[in-house]
Amino acid sequence: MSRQKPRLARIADALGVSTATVSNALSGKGRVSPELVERIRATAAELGYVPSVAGRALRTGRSGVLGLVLADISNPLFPKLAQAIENSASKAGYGILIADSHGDVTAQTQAIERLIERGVDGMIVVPRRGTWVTGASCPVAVIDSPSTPGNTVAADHWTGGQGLGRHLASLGHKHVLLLGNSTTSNVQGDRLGGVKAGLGNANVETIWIEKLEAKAGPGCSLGLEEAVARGVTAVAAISDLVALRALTELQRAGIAVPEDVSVTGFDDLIWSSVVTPGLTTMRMDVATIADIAIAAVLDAINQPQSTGARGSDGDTVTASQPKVPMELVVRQSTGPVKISASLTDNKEANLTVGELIQ
Amino acid sequence: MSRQKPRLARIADALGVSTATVSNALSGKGRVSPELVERIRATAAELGYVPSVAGRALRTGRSGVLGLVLADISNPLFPKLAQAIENSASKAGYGILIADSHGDVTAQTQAIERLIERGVDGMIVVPRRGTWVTGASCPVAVIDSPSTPGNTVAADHWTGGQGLGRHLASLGHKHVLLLGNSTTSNVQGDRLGGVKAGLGNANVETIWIEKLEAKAGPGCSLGLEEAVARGVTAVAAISDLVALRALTELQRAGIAVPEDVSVTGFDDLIWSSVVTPGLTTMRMDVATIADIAIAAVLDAINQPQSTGARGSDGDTVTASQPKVPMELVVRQSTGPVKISASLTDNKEANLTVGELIQ
DNA sequence: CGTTACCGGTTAAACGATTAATCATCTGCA
DNA sequence: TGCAGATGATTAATCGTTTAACCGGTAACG
Repeated sequence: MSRQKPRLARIADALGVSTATVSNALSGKGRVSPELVERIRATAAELGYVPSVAGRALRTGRSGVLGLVLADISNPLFPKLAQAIENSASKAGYGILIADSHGDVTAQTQAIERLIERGVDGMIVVPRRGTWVTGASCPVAVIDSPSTPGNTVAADHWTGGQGLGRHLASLGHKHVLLLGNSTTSNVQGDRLGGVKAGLGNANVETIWIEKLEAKAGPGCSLGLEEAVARGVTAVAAISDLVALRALTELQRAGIAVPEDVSVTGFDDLIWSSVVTPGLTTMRMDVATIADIAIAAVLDAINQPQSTGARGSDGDTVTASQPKVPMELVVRQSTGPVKISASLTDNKEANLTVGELIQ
Repeated sequence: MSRQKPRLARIADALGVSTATVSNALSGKGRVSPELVERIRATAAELGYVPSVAGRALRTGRSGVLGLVLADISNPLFPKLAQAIENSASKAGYGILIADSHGDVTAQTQAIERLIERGVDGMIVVPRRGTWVTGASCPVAVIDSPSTPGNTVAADHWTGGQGLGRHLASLGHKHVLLLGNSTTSNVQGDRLGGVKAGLGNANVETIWIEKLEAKAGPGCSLGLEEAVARGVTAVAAISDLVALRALTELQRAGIAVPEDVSVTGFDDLIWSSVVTPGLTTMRMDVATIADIAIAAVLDAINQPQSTGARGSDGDTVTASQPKVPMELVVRQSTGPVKISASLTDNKEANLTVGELIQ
C-alpha cells in the first residue's frame, strides 16, 4: 500500500503525537496512557512499521546480533549446534552471525575480529581444541568441555562416557577397544576417561587414530579384525563418525554387529539412526547447551558492567549450570557378549600391538 | 592504549582536518590529496579505528549483511554449503546471518521476515522443496535445482546423475536399483532422471523411501537383500545418507560391496571417505555455487535498480551460470559386475514387488 | 495555603558515518 | 589583469531511533 517504508515519524504524524511518544509506546518504556499505546500499536501494525535496526543500533550501541564462531563449520556436529543456537537466540530476539575459523588459531582470531567489526553484542565460540579465546571486546560464551579452563557450558562428556561404559559392562563386555582421534582434545579425554571408569576393571585398549594415520596413511584400516581376533568384544568410538568407520570396517570383514562385536558412538548424529544396525550412542542435549550459553551471554550484556576487570578485553562469561547431562540412546549396535568370545579372550594378546595402543 | 573507542572525529581532531575528509580518505571516494590520505590511514591504524557499522548503515541504508535461509540446518549437506557461503561472503566484505526455516513454509516466511527486519541487504535461500520464496523486499538468490523455476544457481544434478549412470554402465551393470526419498523434489527428480539416462537401456527399478516408510515404518528395511536376489547388481542412492543406509543394510545381510553389489551416493559428505568401502559419489562444487550465488546477489544490490518491476516485492536474481558441473568421485563401493550375477538376472522378477516399485 | 509529586506528554540532543553543496586557493590562459 | 576551471578540503544536512530533560497542569499532602 504505502509507497515509502514507514518510520516512527510517520506514525507520529498520523496520530498527531511526537516520535518520542511513539517510541515510548512501542517499547513500553516511558509514560504513555494505555489507550494511546493501543492506538499507536494499531496504526503501527496497520502501516506495517518495521523499526530500523540501524537507527536503533546507532543510538543504543546494541546491534541485537550475536556471533557464532566455529572451529570448523564442516564438522558434522555443527548443524545441530547451529540450529539450537539460532533457535534460542531468535527466541530472545537476537540474530546469529556465523564465522568459520577454518580450524586454525589465527583464522579464529580474525573471525572474532570480523564479528567485532560487525558490532555483535556478544559471541558464542566453539573453539579449536586447546585454543584460547582472545581479543574479543564483548561477552563471550565458550562451548568446549567442562574440563577446559574458561569453558562456559558443555555436555558432561565424562559422565556420558561413564554411562556408555556401564552400558557395555552390563552387557558383559570385559575386553573393550577405545577409538580416539587425538590425545590433545579435552572433550576426547573426558569421554574416554568416562568410558574407562564406567567399564570398571575390564580390559581396555586405546587406539588414537591420528597417530595411526600418521603412520599408515589416512583412511587406513583400524585393525579391528585383529582386535577381535585377540578377544575384543566391544568397540567404543569417540564419535559417531568414528563409530561408523568401525562399523563398516567390521561388517566388511564379515564380523557381525552386535552378535560378534558391539559398537558405540557419541553425539547421535543424523546417520546413527539410519545405518544397519542402528548405532548405540550418547546424545548431547544441544538445545539446553545452547539455551544456557545464550542466556549467559545475554546476562553479561545486560549487566551494568560488574567488576572493574572490564577494559577493551572481553570477558568469557560463566553459566549457572556448566555441565549438561548426556542421554544414552540404545539401538541395535550393542548387545550381550557372546559366551564363546569371552572365553577366547586373552589378556596377553594386547601386549603385541606396540606403541599404538596405550 | 586509548580509553575510548575512536570515531571518525577522533582521527579528524588528531590531524586537524574535518571528519568528511577522513571519511573520504578512508573510503577513497572524494578528492583528498594522496599524502593526506596516507597520514589519515596511518593515524586510523594507529588509533585502532573501527568504523561503526550502525552509523554507516543508518546513513547508507546498507547493512553489509546477507541472510542465509536454510530449509533445515540439520541437513548434513548444510555445513559445506554454509562454509562456502560464509567464505565467499566474507571475501566480499559481507557477513552472513543465518535463519532456519525448520522445514515448513510458514516458518520459512517468518525467517525471511526476521532477516528483513534485521536489515539484510540480500538473501540466499535454499528452499524447502517445491516452496516458493516470497515476501522478501531485497534481492534473493535461490539455490535449489536447475529445473526449479526461479532458481538462481545450483549443481547440475541431472548431468551429475548421468555421469554416475555412465560409470555404473561402464562397469557392466544392467540391473540397477534407484533409491529416492520423495517424488516431489526437483533435485531428486533431476538426479535420478540423469542416472537413468546415463544407464542407457539397463533394467532400472526405483524405490521411494518416503512411500515405503509410510507403510513399513521409519527405519524399515529397504528390501535390498530381495532386490539382490532378483538380480540387482548396483544400487544408486539419491544421497550419501541413503547410500550409507544401503551400504550397511547390504553388509549386514552378508552381501559384499562392491563384489556382489555396487553402491553410489550423491554429495560426497564427510563420511563418504571414511566408511569401508569408501563411497563412490558425485560431488557438488559448493564453493563455486556459493561464489555465483553471492555474486548474483551483490550485483543486484549494486544495480541502480534495473527494471520497473521493483516495489516492496523483492526479486529473485539470476546468475550468468545457473548450472555448476558435478564431479565424480570414484572410491571402493563400485566395481565391475560379477559374471554370475548378471547371468542370474531375471527381467520378470521385478514384476512381483508391487506398487512400491515404479 | 504553599509545597511537592505525579501525570502524560513534548523537545531536543545525541549516536557515527556519508555526501551533496560550497568555498577558498591556485593555475593556466587570453 | 581578469576569468574559467581544477584542486583539496570544509560545512552542514541527513539517516531513524532513543532518552534525559523539561513543562504545564492537577491532585495530594502537611
